[in-house]
Amino acid sequence: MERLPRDFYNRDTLTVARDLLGCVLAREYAGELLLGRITETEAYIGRCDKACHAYHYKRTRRTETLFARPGTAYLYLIYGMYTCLNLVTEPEGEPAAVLIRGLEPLAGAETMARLRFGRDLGELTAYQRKNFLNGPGKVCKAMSLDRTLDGHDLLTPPLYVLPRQGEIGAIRCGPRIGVDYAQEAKDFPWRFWIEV
DNA sequence: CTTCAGATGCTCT
DNA sequence: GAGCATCTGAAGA
Repeated sequence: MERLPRDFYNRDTLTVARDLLGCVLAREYAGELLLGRITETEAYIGRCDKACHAYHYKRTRRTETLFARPGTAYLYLIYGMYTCLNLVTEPEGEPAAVLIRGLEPLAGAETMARLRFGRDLGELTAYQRKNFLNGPGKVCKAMSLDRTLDGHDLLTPPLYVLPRQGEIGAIRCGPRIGVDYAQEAKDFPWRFWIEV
């Protein structure tokens, strides 16, 4: 299956955030292919968005990756112990990205359970199963994604995205999570999700 | 189901 | 030094 091309990412960030729903995040880990269908995203747009790390084109060592060409992975550490994965959008020099907030496991669930809980899939509680990949930190833990992949080109292994296959349900949208500090931007309906 | 506290370290001022 | 695009386990309803 072909990977998403760079032009997919080189578009308006809200469009990319919606179009990524139902696409498949692919991670090659220890010789195994881990796959997850994208079910929840958020858009961050530096040009106009106080919640974006690169608001008003603010350049720091961390935000440098947001200015990279579209189709670049932006990973950063949050709260001292979790990693968040973003996919850089829009033309190079426009700092913007889509945060991957949730996946539905498609392949490699056993390995992902090991990575996330240190236990086999069959040993998980019902609660752990139900909340397996529904959060940005959980996605990165389960796919062994950390800042060593910051700046990675998403058109190459070991991390890339495959096109949507088949239909998806209705796309919902609402305010983003955890950005209450961002004044007027905290209410932007820039979180998108589909029902699993 | 809900709330709540605590863990933890990097980044920027 | 302050704050952060989070998660977990425990406890209560």
